[in-house]
Amino acid sequence: MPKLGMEPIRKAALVKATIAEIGRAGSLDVTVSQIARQAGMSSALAHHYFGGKEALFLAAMSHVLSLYGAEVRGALKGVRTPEARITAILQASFSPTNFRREVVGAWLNFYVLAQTVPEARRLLGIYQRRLRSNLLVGLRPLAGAQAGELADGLGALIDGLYLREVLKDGPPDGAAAVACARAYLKSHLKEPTP
Amino acid sequence: MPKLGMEPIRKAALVKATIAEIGRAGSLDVTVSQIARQAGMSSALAHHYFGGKEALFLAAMSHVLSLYGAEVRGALKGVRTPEARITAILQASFSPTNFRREVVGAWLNFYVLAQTVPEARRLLGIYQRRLRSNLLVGLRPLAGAQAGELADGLGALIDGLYLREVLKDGPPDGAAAVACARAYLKSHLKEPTP
DNA sequence: TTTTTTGTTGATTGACGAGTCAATAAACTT
DNA sequence: AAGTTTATTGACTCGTCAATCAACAAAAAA
Repeated sequence: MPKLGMEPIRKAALVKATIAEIGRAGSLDVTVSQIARQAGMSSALAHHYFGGKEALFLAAMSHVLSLYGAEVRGALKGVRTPEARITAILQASFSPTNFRREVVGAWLNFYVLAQTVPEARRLLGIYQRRLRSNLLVGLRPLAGAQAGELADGLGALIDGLYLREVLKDGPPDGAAAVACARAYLKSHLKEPTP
Repeated sequence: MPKLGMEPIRKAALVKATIAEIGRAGSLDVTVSQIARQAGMSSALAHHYFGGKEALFLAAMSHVLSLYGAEVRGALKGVRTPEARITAILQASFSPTNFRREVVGAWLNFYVLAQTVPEARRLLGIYQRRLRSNLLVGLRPLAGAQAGELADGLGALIDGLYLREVLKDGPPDGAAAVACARAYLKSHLKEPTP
């Protein structure tokens, strides 16, 4: 039975299963056994490859982050104008992918974890800086010296809109969030703050 | 020992202790015993008065919400102009009170809970609607028909700014958040969207 | 004064879960 | 063929915790 080179396959399956289980439970209150079963292996194997629950969680968070990063990168392909760049980032951020139960669960619990687990906070910092930097590339040609503050505000607005879309009753509406963020941009660009 | 009329006192102590313990742990991963000890009683008594862990959590969340509500109401006292009203709401939302560890912990876990616990989602809806309504009173004289959308955006921005202040390294800076939210307002008011 | 209501706890139950370990087995090395 | 590395699990340990209960204490009602 034991085929060699299983490690990356098992790890990937465990990460996927972890995200799925967090999404199902809506919290980090999931057992290693549940995760392992979902991934089709014994809990001992999960411990063998990850060493503990927290490492598994962090790997899962990291994965969610990298999926998001890939989505943004994809949306940025072939974009030429600064405005289109911002819009692409917004659309990627509010795409249906990110409204899936598992992804939502991962993000919300990510925030909770970031309070106390340094590695989680580090990952979150990477996400925030990357978003900021991506926005800045588009904003600088449009807003010049104000680009920095604008990017901070827009970043926060994105997080806030996501939170609200995700926790409201009824299905989330990504388009509305995009529209709101674009309105923010537009009105801030109309008049270059002196 | 048993003095009568203890129920409200004990309940209040338990709610306070619950918030403190959630803040300490940064998560809902706190035991009833920890909470009860912090409140100076046996865990059995906590069960006696609240019937279970979840009810305790919800009571704690509810309490955090009502403290915030009271703070906003207080800040609104004596405010006359629409602009001052918005500013007051922002200052109350980003006051040092709300940056205390316990309050932060309560809010972040509140979001997590709102995914799956209907009562938590209900409470969150109340908060969001109350904030929106408070903002609207100030926005309508300033923005007329656009007040609704403005309030939605501003509400999301407040949540997002809070999230970022709270999860960044270093001490949170309420003033910066207030400034950012006011900039949002100002630029949206400069030109009445057609 | 007896009874009832209210407050209170220690001890217990019953369940569950993280992490460890010894053992098994296939593949690869020498 | 013997030894080593990699994969894999069932069984076990040790701890924890929510919830229950019987029992005790004091005040209020009867």
